Amino acid sequence: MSEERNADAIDDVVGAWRRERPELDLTAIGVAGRLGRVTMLTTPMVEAVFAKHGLKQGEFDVLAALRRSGKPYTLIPSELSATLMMSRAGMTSRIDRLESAGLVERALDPEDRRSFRVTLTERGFEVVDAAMTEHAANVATLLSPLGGDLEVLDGALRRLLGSLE
Amino acid sequence: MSEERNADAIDDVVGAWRRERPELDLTAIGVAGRLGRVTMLTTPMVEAVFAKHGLKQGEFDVLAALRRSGKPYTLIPSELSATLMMSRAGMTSRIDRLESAGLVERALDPEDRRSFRVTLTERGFEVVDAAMTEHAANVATLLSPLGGDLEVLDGALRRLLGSLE
DNA sequence: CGCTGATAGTTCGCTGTCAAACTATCTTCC
DNA sequence: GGAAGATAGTTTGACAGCGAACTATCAGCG
Repeated sequence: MSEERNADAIDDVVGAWRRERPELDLTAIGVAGRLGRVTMLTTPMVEAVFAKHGLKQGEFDVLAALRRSGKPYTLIPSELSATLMMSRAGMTSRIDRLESAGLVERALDPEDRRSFRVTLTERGFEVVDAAMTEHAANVATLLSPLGGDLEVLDGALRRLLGSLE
Repeated sequence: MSEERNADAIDDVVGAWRRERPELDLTAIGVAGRLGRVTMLTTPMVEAVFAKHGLKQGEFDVLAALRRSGKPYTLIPSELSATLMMSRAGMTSRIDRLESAGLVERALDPEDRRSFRVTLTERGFEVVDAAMTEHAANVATLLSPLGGDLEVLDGALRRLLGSLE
């Protein structure tokens, strides 16, 4: 009776592979599949919260990086593209969009004329703070079914991350 | 001395938020951040294996779905787009690419003239089997630092997935 | 039968991202 | 101090994916 173990979509995939390729070790494939599927299923729910504040995930990421960097909420584009792990070309267009939305400002960098200082506007500050408040609550709700497993999951991911970076 | 707990990139992010927004509960944010970061870091390593076989991730996904469906390795496009959770428009172009690469074939569906039967060619079969063999080994290596935590991680993800789907 | 609505697939227009090429500026080192 | 290479940002061209609109076909119900 206890120890219910309901089959999920990944069990089907792994089961099919086991039938077709019984010689393969599929343990890790199953874990990776669940990891990817969790990401795929949660992504639209997370994005829905950002959308309520007029933001896309990528735009929130930029505002959030500026916000948590603390006063004066300023970073240069290449710092942003490095911390968000994306190309500088992509960052150019993200900043363009955020600037025309009035959420960040570009100012000349007095110490390096190749560069700019990207700063949150007052409205950008308010938007990202409101979005972050709701985002944190939303993610907590999404992960709440884990209960005490939350720390277990975090510990395992931490170890995995340590081996990757 | 034991219980080393090295700070990772997510600790920096969460720490910065804690400094700026101490009233927020960031536990879940940290877990979600690690989850996303693991995905982001492993993606290029996984794709590198597919690239060795001339495939992109999305193309492998299609071939793999056909392969594990068993003989005669045939599915229709809307089954494929449903199981891979993507739009039918995107599936059209994926199949186009795979067809001109000679890895799948489109055939008329005798029972439904709106549809097609997408089937692995012999070469598609060989390519996806070789890619899958290497992919499984690669993922096992990527996750090997987890050791016994692999089952722990899988259990937590399984519970989370159960609450999402 | 023959509408009506649902379904299968494609095409079209748009968006976000990347890599590569380019300009401008800085840094290093002779 | 000046050439050579590194770095910051943008522009350009390409590409994969999406949603919406469209065509063709099926299914169900009168």
